Amino acid sequence: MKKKKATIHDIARELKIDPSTVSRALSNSSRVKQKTKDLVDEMAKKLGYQPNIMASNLRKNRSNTIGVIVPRISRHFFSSVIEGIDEIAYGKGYNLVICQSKDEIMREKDLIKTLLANQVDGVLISISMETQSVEHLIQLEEKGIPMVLFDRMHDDLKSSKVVIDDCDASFQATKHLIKNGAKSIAHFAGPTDVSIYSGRLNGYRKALEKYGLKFKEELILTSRLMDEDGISCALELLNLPQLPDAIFVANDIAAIAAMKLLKSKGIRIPEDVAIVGFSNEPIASVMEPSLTTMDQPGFDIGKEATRLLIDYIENPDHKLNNQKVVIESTLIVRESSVK
Amino acid sequence: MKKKKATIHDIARELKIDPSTVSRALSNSSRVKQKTKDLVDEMAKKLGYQPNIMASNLRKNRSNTIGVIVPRISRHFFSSVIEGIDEIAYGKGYNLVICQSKDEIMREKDLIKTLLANQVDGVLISISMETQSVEHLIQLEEKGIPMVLFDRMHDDLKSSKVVIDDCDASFQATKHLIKNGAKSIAHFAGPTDVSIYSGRLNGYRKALEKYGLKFKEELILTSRLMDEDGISCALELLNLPQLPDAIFVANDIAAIAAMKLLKSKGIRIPEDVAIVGFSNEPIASVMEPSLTTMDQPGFDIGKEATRLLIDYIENPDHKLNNQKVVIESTLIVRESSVK
DNA sequence: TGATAATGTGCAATCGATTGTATTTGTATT
DNA sequence: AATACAAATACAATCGATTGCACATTATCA
Repeated sequence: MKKKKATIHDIARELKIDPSTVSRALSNSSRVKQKTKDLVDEMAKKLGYQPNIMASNLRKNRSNTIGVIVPRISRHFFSSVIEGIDEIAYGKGYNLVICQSKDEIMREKDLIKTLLANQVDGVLISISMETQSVEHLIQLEEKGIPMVLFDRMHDDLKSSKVVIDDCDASFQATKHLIKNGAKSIAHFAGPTDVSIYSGRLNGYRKALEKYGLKFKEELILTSRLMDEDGISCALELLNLPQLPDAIFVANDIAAIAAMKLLKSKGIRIPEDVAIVGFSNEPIASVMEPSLTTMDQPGFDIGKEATRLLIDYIENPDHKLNNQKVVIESTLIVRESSVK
Repeated sequence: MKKKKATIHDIARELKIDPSTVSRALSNSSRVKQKTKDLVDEMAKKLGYQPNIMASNLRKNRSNTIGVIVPRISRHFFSSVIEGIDEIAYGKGYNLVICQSKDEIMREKDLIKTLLANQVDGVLISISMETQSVEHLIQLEEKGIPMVLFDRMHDDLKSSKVVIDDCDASFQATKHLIKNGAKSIAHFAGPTDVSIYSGRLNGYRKALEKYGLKFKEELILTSRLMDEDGISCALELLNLPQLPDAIFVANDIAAIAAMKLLKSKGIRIPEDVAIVGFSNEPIASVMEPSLTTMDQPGFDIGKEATRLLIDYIENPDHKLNNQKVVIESTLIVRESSVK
């Protein structure tokens, strides 16, 4: 039933002119006279012509497509980043190929290959938690493919980066707990080989120092910060001789899981234990008590990263491929931390 | 700095053989002898060869790409659908081009055009709330482009559909409220020209009838079910001479907004007003009280829709392009509805 | 050894659009 | 009316991979 689509050759044949003229007419070249353009436009409409972008891209040796790799699409933070990306990319006429690494390094490598084969014009990526060696990304850089990293990154990579200042944000969060009377603050940390988590650990540490609290190794619990990790870390805390009076958790997911567990054990929040999370997931505001957390403005991060990338794609000579943009992030004070 | 990528011609030249042989070798054709294949593979690796999929696709007249259109990527339901889509598509070697209509009909039309120009092999779409005429989609069908609709749909379209049984689900939800003692149940409805919302209204109605409650026009409040709509609908309820003792809301977003407002006015949930939502957004479980809601298994819907689509893409002769798959959805009973 | 059948490679056209160069058509100038 | 010059269009190669068909090489058997 499928009629083959019309091509510029069909238009050309109908009008008894050359395909090249049709091509120029459609792209509104000054080398074609208005009358011909009108005829071509009319015939194009009549035949239901749709340009074949693949052919055009092949010839022009570009794809007009941006590859996006995130750990998980359904994580709220990442889906807001994607919305930000879409906002800019759509406006500039780029298509998006979106993939998820599921935090698996093998998959990430595979995706890079696919994106390469698809000739994407550039890549936006938040690297997976498992990623330690970034060989595959360095190769991308060496092939001269524009790339911008956001959120999670790696120092071996020279590409532009869009981040929030994790260290400073954590400093603020910890300071907030201290100002609200915390004397003994635990920290649920993420894998410390992931830049954002080492940054967060650092900020926590700095705040302790600055305000004269002792850093205690046993109050640092490291995990992958999933639901179940929040629970098990909270359980570990309960086993300590002395329960700390505050926790700074490196993401909301684990913070919420921990909060639920502690509540179920009869521990009051924030009275017994104050809690601050990180990311401002939508659930944070509806919890009871609502969760104090660092806002991580995904939408803005996505927009900024895309701006940088497209700028670099369109001006490859620019020396812009080596920027680090820090997006402001703010502490959202809610009930879980204020006694 | 960018070295031009290697092509099969480069490999051919190095080995002094014909590009066509290289092509066959790489695709492991039986017409090429093993020794040649080995040489080609080796040289391909040496030159860092990556196939140019655009060229291949142009020749083969397919794109190996599926276009996905959802209203909003960051809505949890849709991002889980996308995960389901990805799950299947990635396994079968398809790429995804994901776009959001933002519930705007103009944008939806525009996206369809772009997808067409990109020669997608098929389209997965949940149509926008604004969409009343589906001309643009009928055109797609007429061009013979495989399409599968999910969640939101339209009767004028003949393509396969993957849905939950909104009517039955709402019937269950309403029945649940009645069984828990509700005598007067309000319904926050979505735009009734959107199939899912008319279905939900219907199920609500049927349950009332079946269990002998009167259907009252003034208890039906129609809106777009955003945050602010939940609030304004709840306010409207408060203006009624008699507050209903239960509300069935056609989505969780509005349900939660309404719940917050009612709580702030001192109304107890579920004692004074029982509430049931729809969608099982992640926040529903962490609310206090937690929200009873219909689960809408996005992940499964995405998987099923993609299976159908790919099946149809790969066997266009099949008469499978006219199916309606109903995915089971279950009521998740939580605190907001049980007195 | 010569004829016949497999098996392995090369040639050339093709997918649809773009673009540098050549050619035709049209207009202006003297 | 002839020449010059500009405007409009045609020709042909190209992007990189695929594929039907022809050709060449090797193997097989009488």
